[in-house]
Amino acid sequence: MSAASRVIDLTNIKVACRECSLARLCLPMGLERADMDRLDAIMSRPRPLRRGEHLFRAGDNFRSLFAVRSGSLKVYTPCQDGTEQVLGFHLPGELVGLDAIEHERHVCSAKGLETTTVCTMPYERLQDLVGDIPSLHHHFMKLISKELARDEAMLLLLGKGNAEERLATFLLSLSQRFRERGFSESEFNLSMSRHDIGNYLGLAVETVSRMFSRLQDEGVVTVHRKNIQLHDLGRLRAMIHLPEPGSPMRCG
Amino acid sequence: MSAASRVIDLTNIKVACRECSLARLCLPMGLERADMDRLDAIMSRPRPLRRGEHLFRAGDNFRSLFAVRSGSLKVYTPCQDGTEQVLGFHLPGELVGLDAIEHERHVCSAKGLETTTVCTMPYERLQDLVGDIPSLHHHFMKLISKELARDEAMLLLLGKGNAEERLATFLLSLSQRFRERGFSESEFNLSMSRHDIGNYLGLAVETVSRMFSRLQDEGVVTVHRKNIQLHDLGRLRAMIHLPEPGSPMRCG
DNA sequence: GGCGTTTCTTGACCCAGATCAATCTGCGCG
DNA sequence: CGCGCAGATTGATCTGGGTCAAGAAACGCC
Repeated sequence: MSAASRVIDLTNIKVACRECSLARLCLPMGLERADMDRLDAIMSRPRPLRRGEHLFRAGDNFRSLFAVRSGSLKVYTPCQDGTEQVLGFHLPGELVGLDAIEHERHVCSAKGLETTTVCTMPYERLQDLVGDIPSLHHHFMKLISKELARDEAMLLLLGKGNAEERLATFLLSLSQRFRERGFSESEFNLSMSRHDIGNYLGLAVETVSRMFSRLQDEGVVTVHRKNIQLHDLGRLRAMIHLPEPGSPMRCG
Repeated sequence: MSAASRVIDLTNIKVACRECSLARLCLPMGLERADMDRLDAIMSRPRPLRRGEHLFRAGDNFRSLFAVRSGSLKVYTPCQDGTEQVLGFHLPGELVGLDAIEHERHVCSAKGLETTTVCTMPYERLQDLVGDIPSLHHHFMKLISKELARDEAMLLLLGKGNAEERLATFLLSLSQRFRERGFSESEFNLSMSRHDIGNYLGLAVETVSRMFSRLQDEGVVTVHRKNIQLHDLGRLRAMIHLPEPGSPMRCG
């Protein structure tokens, strides 16, 4: 019950940015009160997405960026043969849709992994605001840059990491992101299926399962279905032989 | 001799953006003459990088973004054990350094694969300009978004593609980028080593070599060291079973 | 609360591509 | 012009993780 339900509790926060517990991670980070209200004014907060419901699909016109407010999203590229490639999972406070700016059309799809709420920011109006508020501009650039660095760390992981390193890195990334959001770094619930995890990490479902079992046999984690307990973050980190303990997925 | 030397010829272009043959691909794309001159005014154009020389290294302070003017760059993450993970190759007109904005520090290294010239744009001053010139802002966002989409396409390739698909996609990406720059799409020189290609594509050098040989046996390409001739782009495209013929690396 | 469906786990086997090893090629340089 | 060497190719062998197949555990959902 832990993480998933605790995350869902965030649905009950006041909607305004300045009341939002995520403001320090999200786009309004570091804004003056007045500027935060201006940002707030262009945002809309549509009804929650149900599990499996799409926020947008590849090919949709691009109108808005989204920030996850509660719950979690899966972003993926649908392939013609009905399969998909999972590109990432997004937790509260994270921005989604940046890759659509180029073609003014979404190049991937995003769906809720559980009941999920988002803040919708019309891109045109956001751009006006960004042009007007230097600190917003600066912070917006940082968030995009972070996204780039995250993808690059992922390229490193897929290019060099073996199955164990991939799963360990994945768990540590979630752990850190939950911690940043005020949740336990050592126990949480996975909102995504084993299939999604494997897809994301370039592994077969069976391999994900086997790696979970192995980590459990070694006493590093306890896994029961969606529930994960990390007993030894240090040992988990030691499994990874890739650079940079720094950013989210930046290994180490 | 073809692509490499022809690319180097670009060194002789007039330095100002408005005289630059790459302007239509690069940051000044679509700017009014006057705005282009303003952008021009903040740029500096340092002496050419020699082959193997670094533009920046992971850990360096972030001051400027760079646009490749001629030649080519390899961007990579250095690993503690002396190995590296190649994250991309950059051709003239492409922006480098965007992933450093977040931490105000470069997270990867960039070195010249051949004699290479760049335009240097101090980030602070660029930000001022971007805030002032909406069309520059818009275009800058598009370039960043494109970079994100490129990384995502790469995640797809590494997550789902086999060795043949990876190499075919790589060749087609280069082909398209050379074409966009006014060079032959069917014959060019690779400025990077087999080792770099393998590293980038998550393959062993030997596998890259074998795939080149196989493609050659099948009559799809002729490979002689750095020189590549693509005899049948259609057949090369048909080898790829991943989504989206759209953007650079977006397969298909 | 039983039943069908989906998700996960585990075992057995196999293969694409890694690794190891040997040779070849072309280039830089004295 | 020949020597040395890094990079590239090719062959032989090995293996991590994919694939296939069979249960087991949860989760709706009547």
